Amino acid sequence: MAEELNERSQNILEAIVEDYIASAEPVGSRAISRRHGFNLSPASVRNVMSDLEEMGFLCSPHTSAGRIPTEKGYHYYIDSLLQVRDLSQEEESQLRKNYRFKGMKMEDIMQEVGRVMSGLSNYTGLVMAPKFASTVFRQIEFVRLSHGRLLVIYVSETGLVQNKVIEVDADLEQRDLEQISNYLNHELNGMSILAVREKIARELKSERARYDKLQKRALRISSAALQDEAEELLFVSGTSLMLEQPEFSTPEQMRRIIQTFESKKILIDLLDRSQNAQGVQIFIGSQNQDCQIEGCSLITSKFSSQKGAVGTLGVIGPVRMDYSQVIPIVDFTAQLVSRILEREVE
Amino acid sequence: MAEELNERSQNILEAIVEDYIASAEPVGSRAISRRHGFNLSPASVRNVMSDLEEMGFLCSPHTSAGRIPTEKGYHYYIDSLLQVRDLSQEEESQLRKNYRFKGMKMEDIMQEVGRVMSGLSNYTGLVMAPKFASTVFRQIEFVRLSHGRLLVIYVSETGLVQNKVIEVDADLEQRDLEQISNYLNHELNGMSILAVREKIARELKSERARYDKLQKRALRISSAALQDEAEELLFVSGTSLMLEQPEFSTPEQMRRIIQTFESKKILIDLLDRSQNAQGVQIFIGSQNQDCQIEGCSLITSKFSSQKGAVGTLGVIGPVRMDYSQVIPIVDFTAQLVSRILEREVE
DNA sequence: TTTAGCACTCGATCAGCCTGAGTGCTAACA
DNA sequence: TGTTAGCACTCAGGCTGATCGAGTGCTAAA
Repeated sequence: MAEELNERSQNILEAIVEDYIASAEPVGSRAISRRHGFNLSPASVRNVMSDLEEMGFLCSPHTSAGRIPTEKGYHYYIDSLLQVRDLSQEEESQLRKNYRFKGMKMEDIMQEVGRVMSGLSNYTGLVMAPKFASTVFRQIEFVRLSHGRLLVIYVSETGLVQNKVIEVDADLEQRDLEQISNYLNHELNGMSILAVREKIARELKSERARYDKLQKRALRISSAALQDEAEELLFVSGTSLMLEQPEFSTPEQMRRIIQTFESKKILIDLLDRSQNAQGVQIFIGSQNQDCQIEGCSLITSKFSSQKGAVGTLGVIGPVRMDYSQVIPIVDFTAQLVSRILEREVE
Repeated sequence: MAEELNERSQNILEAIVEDYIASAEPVGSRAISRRHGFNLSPASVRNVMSDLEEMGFLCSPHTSAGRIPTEKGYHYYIDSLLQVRDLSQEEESQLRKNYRFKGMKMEDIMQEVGRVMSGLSNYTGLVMAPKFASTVFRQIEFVRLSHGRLLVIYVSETGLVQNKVIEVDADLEQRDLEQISNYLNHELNGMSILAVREKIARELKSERARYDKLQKRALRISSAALQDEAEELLFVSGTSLMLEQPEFSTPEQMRRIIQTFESKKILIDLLDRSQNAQGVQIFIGSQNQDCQIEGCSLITSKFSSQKGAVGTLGVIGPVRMDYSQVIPIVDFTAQLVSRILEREVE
């Protein structure tokens, strides 16, 4: 990948990638010469293109068509040629204006963030909410639903709310439940869920649990309530925009895309992968091994609060995607959401 | 619509509708004569078909194709010819087996119900949860999120849980909030949301609110908390099954379908319409005025608890839908969900 | 009243042709 | 030595016409 290109080759590669992004049509030597000039005749451009094809940056779908970038070509373009402009003041404020988070709860915010990203980029927006297990305990409340059935309301430090129904053997009055929640809220406040789980397991075995009935009950219930469900919250916005892309215009491809988006599993796996790295990540085409999303590129960034809740958001579109437009959008949005998570705690 | 058909015509119409439902191809006289016999030659069948076309039950896409049912044809078929078999014991128990509702909260149940209906029918499942305003108050709890921001947890009599964030001017401690929720839970228990709203409005104007600080605060907050958001909860399952149908196999149609399903608005309107009638309702083709879902039929039924929460569920598919299969599924599922709502209160 | 027969219609399929866009190569040019 | 004009070549896409087959409508005979 350490190949060097001279300036002319770079210019032409850049022009081809950009033209192709704009038109989705193979780009010919003539068009380059005409539209971009470089003071080169089509024939000269052809020579350069031939070299670029030789080196694997371009390929042609058939003899008499123009050239299109290979994945290697996209990589080179993104790594070496693309300058990602920051959003201008104006753009930023316009982006900000799109959001109305006042009085929204976590889920709504995630949904809205996806919608706005999708709307601005004209591709499909993805937002994966922080996983339950990555959150920090703030508060737990119980509501008795019926004999032995409890509704658990868990609120994390960042304001993520999770409801869950659990079944308990004893029938508890609301007053018992209040006692229990008071106890838990006092004991567990500010701990990470992982630490909470450890603590519960430890204390359940301890001496004290034997005679302290309240504590024992509380531990039992909270153990059930805070069990991981591995439930992933993924919000997908603008699915239909994917179907507008000419590369997914055949019925089979449309079906494949919709099926993939519907099951969510594959998308979640993809987003999971980018939780480790910092900043904006770009997955181009076959880097996403999964053949289900062949021809797609993914631009993601994780967002997080100091306290540890970590989620991922991003945009998915065809490999022929307007990277220069999408990258700053994803970047900015991730920062914005992180800030929102912070402010929630205040 | 009060037209009478003799038995032979009925038989042939029925055969055509069923063959067309099975194959999605225009049905010819030859095929009818061969597959269904009736001891009639193709020529005789042709004569009958010609009459049926004259009367508007059939039409042919072009001269040398077979016939397909018109909407009028479907109506006649459903009203007069179709006998909806009840589910057999076995089928019912198999259907029941598909559901695992233990420990699921309302939203999950709705989602699951849609999934199972879709899976059994091979069409797209729709479930619209009971509207907030149609529920009966059981319990409200508050969680302080940050300065002036409260999380409201509302639980209806049927176990519908709704979270909402509200902003209040005063900064309230958790202890104040408990006082308030105790007060509200005591005062409002068992009332319909509509009645609750009236009561709040009335009492806010009353004498007592002037000097009872707690009450005033409670009323103010609950007023904000129980405001209608007109938020419709619609669950769509098996979108991609729609794309498998040959009638929606062109890119344009696929896009239209996906866009329609994505925005949800149109579907919600459709489901809303069937909330008034009892039992299973069938909307065929252009009965759904909306041209967005041209070529679709909808089979719905509302479900409800004694206490008043009302939702709607159904299946949407092409007009050429297997009505005899789908109708009992929708019927049974609606009853099942109604029973689940009842049991929730116990 | 039913049916066999026949002419007719029309979509679908396929081969053949043409066109235009684009390439690669070569030779001439600066 | 790098650039360019010219030319032969390739190939997808669009158009055309022939053929095929499924199905109809009509008529006349059973």
